[in-house]
Amino acid sequence: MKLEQAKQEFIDAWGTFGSHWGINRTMAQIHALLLVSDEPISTDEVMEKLGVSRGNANMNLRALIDWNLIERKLKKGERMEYFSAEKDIWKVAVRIIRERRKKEIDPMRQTIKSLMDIDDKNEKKDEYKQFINMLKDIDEFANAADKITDKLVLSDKGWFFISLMKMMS
Amino acid sequence: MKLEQAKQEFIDAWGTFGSHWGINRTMAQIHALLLVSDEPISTDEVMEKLGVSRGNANMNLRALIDWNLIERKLKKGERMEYFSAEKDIWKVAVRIIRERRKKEIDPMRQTIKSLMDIDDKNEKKDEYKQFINMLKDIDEFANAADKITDKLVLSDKGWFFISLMKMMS
DNA sequence: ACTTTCTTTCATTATATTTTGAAAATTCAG
DNA sequence: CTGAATTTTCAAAATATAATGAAAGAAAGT
Repeated sequence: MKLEQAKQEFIDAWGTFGSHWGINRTMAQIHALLLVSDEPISTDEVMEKLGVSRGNANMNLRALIDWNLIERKLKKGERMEYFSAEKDIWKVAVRIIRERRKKEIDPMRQTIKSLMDIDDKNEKKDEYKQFINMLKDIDEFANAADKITDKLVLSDKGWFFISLMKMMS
Repeated sequence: MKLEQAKQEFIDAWGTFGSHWGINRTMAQIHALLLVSDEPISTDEVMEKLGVSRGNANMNLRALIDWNLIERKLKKGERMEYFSAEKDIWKVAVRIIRERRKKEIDPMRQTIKSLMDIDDKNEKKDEYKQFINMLKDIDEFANAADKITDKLVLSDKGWFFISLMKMMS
């Protein structure tokens, strides 16, 4: 396989994975394109290389900036905006995990918490206990997931792998 | 809040979370309904309580069985099938994580691996090296994720939490 | 202030996913 | 084997999500 071909396949594959991660196909493809590009890239180049519309390119570039996965780069003497991706995969992963936690774990914990406020003296004890215990277990698990991602988000790569080793031993 | 109301909200909330986890709304709602039900439930009851069609109920019950989150229960003397959910939240989480790994991590690792087979002597060394290094980093991270979920899947709850504490210390 | 260049917005269109429901298949009893 | 009960399938309809592109908005030079 040739390098350029491999890069193209990487872009396609990253797009497909993205959709399994709550990231839409185009957003993930733009991200991949920037990951494999040495030089910063303009909106027009994104449109051309991926065959998407200006609106689509713009919206997803903006979303990638919100996720802190890419940043604007200005070239002196030019008005057009260019974009480049964070290349450190550890940082990339951490940032994706952080965004996913926002969407997946945080709202769940909040809802579970509010549901535990049951004030119903007439209910049968067993049914009540069982339900509350389930909510507690869910919260306990979510809490553990939170702690792990916190550790991940706050630590640097080397540190995390050491911790992982410790855990595995 | 009354218990029944809380259960209903739990079902709705679980449905919403599900969609952030690659589980469709109805599948997650059926799962939640079974989680909060003491007695096994039939397809007809699912249809009635959630207001969904027979086809939908059937397909998602089947999917939940595939995920090993619910199981068929036969009542003696009856032909109709009933279903009940695994109630241990630890097991539930482990099974969901296992399925998600199948969809999210495994295919990625396979693709990344195949892309590393670049055979192109004419390419500039730097560009080539940079791309291969990125693929390696992705694979390294995916490998760590794999190891963690393996540990999770194979361990029991108490064990995992002890390991977690060790890691956090 | 005018013009050009580039960016952003958003109503419309297109695509992808989920749901429906009736028909087909299966299962079991007599 | 026949018929009733139940489950499964799947083409068509409904819904949800993403993409388009033209128009509006901003920014910068003249």
